[in-house]
Amino acid sequence: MPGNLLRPVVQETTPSLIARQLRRAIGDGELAPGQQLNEMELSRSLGVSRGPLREAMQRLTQEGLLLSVRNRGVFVIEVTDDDVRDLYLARNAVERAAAARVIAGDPEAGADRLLEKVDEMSAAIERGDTAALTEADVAFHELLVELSESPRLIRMHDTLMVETRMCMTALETRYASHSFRLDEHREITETIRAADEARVDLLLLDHMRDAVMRLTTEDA
Amino acid sequence: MPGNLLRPVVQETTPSLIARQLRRAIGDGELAPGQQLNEMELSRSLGVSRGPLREAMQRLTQEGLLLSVRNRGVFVIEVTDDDVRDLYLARNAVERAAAARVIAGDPEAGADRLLEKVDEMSAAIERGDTAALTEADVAFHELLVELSESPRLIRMHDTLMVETRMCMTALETRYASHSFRLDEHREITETIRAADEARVDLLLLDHMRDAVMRLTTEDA
DNA sequence: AACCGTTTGATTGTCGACAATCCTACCCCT
DNA sequence: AGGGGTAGGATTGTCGACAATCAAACGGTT
Repeated sequence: MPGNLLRPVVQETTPSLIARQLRRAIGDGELAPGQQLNEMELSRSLGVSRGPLREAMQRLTQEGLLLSVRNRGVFVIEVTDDDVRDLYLARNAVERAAAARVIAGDPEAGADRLLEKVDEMSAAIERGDTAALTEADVAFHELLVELSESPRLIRMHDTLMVETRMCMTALETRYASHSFRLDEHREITETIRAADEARVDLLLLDHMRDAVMRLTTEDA
Repeated sequence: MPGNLLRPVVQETTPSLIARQLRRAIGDGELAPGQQLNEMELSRSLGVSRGPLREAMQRLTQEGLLLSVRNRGVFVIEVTDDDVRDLYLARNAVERAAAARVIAGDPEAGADRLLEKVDEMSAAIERGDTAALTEADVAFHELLVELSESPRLIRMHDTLMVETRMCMTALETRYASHSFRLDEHREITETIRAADEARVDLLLLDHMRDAVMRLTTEDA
């Protein structure tokens, strides 16, 4: 037997692939909030039948990304200010728990990897590449949760991040000026390295509060 | 206009209804862990075609309750000890955040309503009705998260609770002796009333740790 | 007897078509 | 002109059938 390095063949199902495509399209704003998803049209452009497409859409409906209205179709959700606040409340719950896990595990190794993402952000800022900056920002938080090695936290967080990305894309102009957030990310990373859980909680809360302020018109 | 009490007519989609049925069946153990879901057979007994059923199953797959293997079918997940630990880790993340929201809102009113559930548990114990006790236990935690009024926390928690219920059902014998948990619930409630967030965090963590100990064979 | 290749049965994956429903635009009536 | 009703078009909801794939049983060979 040639080593156990070869992973089991996990043939992904078609609805899974379609769902991922749709998630990306929603996150990138190709499918605008409120827009209806025409099944026939979408299925043609994806090269599949309506069956698998509908199954994929059901997944996104379950995630809360699509809104299904009987006999009318499915629509991309529109995020209100309340939604943004709730979104970041949920993200905070997940990321806080993830950070605690990292601290309980190997905070040094975790901090090193997080620092890579911070460097990416820094490089993006120097290039003036706001798209790359947003990507690195998202990547930082995704990595933080991945480091927790908790399947459920990761799954919940993935869902929330698609919504986050959607908001960032929709309000890119207002969100562009977040160069100073670099310091926040770096401080979070170093506080994780120092295994100071209580302080990480505070920093994450502030971090999220800032984002909400930037993404909402009125503040509550 | 005869008052705005009449809620908008929200006709639920068929896959939604089927998904709920399946969730209940999984939570109650009617569909055993590891069991394959035969599409033709299930669709017949549900009185629908395979299409809507497949759409419903995709939802549960997204929730992590079903495991889909291409060209082989979908199976009810089997929860390992690691899964139980991860499940309660995720639940703790959500319920902790929910408790914080309740404290930030109206802790008095919240505690009153939670106390009702504690009383239900107490009554169930006196009757020796373990099934009702489990139900009240679950209802307590569901109410706690509902009181947060956070759609996303509620949605994530619902998913986690189906898994929890599944575990409780599968290991009912081992889980039956949780009469002493009554005090834990009551203490959590009163600490919420006192708005002592830090202490609620600790109590919830202990509460979850106890449950994990009871639901797993080996401890890590 | 053990092993490999083949066949068979069953199940899933996909598709196209029909029925039900809804929105829009038009027409008629007041 | 405004309002209500109706016909038309389009989209979704549902179903049945065919193709693709897999697991297990069978048979042949060494």
